[in-house]
Amino acid sequence: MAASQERVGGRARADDGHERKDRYHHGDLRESLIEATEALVRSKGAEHFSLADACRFAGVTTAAPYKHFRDKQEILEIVCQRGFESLKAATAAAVEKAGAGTLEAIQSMGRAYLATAVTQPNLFRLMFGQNSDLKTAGIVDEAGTGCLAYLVEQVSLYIERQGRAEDAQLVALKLWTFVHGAACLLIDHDYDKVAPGLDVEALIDSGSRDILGT
Amino acid sequence: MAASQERVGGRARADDGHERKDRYHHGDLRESLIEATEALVRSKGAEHFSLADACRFAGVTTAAPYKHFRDKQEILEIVCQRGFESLKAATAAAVEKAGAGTLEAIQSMGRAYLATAVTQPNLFRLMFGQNSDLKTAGIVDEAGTGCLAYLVEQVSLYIERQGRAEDAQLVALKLWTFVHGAACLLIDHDYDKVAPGLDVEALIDSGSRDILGT
DNA sequence: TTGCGAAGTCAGCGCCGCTAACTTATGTAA
DNA sequence: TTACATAAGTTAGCGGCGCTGACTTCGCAA
Repeated sequence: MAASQERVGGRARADDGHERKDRYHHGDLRESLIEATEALVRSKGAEHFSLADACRFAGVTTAAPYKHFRDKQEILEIVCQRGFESLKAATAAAVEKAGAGTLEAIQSMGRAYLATAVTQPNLFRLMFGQNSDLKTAGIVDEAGTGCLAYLVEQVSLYIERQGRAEDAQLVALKLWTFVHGAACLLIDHDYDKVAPGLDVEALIDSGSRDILGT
Repeated sequence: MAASQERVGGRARADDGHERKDRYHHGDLRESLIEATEALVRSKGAEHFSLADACRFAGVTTAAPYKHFRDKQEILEIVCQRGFESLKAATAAAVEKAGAGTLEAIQSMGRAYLATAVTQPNLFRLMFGQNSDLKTAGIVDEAGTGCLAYLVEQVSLYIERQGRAEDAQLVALKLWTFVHGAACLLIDHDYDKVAPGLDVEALIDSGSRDILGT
């Protein structure tokens, strides 16, 4: 075994992050491929992702993935699922910190939503839209529903506490719609076409106030 | 020449819409391929579109497109460009009918925007997001900018005529953001996860009123 | 120790994007 | 009218990809 290489979690891994091929069995190829897929999707976008690339990254032949996954689609589904879980975790953390039902919690959630879109636009595109086959998959639908329902619930909670006459869920959906639209137009650079240098944060704050009626 | 076939625009065309291969030269392969691409993208989505399919549809070999287009990407760019031009034409028609600067014009534009998304979701996804390479192309950027700038201008026009203190462009951008978000969440079936059976029209009307302050 | 099953490899199929070299048809100029 | 230049097709083929079936290696449990 070369000195430039270490064992991590039972598998051989070289310093550059690529897997080494000195043992016949990999150790945890399934997880390695998922991680490689996520990394490649984030950096190149799902439309430029090839399973063969992930295999090269993991140091196995292109036939190996099929011992762990049905097809290419299944790996993308798992990455998508984790994206929703991660988004839910991020928003839940924001809510916990600010206190459920507070305005600060709602604003933090919005920022977390936008941050996900901005820092990982390719993952965000995978989760929302793009490939409609993905969203019909069971695990993706479940994780997505869990995540989005949480968002809407939390916003509804705040609005109910304000004791407004309006339907709380409707307001929550409008807020989500607005923030989502801003996230899409921002990462797709559509604002640049019409209003270069636009302060999107300010736009969102203003729109949110309109919808919340504050 | 078989009786079941007619010549349209100088090219041989069979009754089923597929091109016939009885003459060496096609007539207008360039246009045929663009139309085939648009039809296939609309029906199957850009991620399932193959140039080879378009070739089969047009009745030529897979090498033929390269006499007319740089690569597969260029055809998609043209389809995308036409999508923006079509959207602009639809909104312009709506404005013309209702009268520029009126509330009715703004509402019609919103409906036209949404109708494009709902009736041609795959084309809408091609135009907004998905493949970031497309939008950097010159012709797409130009058509997109022209279309979106028109939208924002028209909304701004209405708001200015209302004589409101608020920045007209900001309000226009908020309105666009909201309608765009609704269009995305609707065609990607994300509303279904959280609020099945939601009346999206009502949601948009309500949100628009919030933003316009009416 | 052995043998079975999980997890790899290898070889290969069909589809795709794209190219080089060749062929056919068409419009133009002598 | 004919000769030719060239636009617009075809054929053959390369490399990459997703995926499969048959084979091999290895770890674990009896």
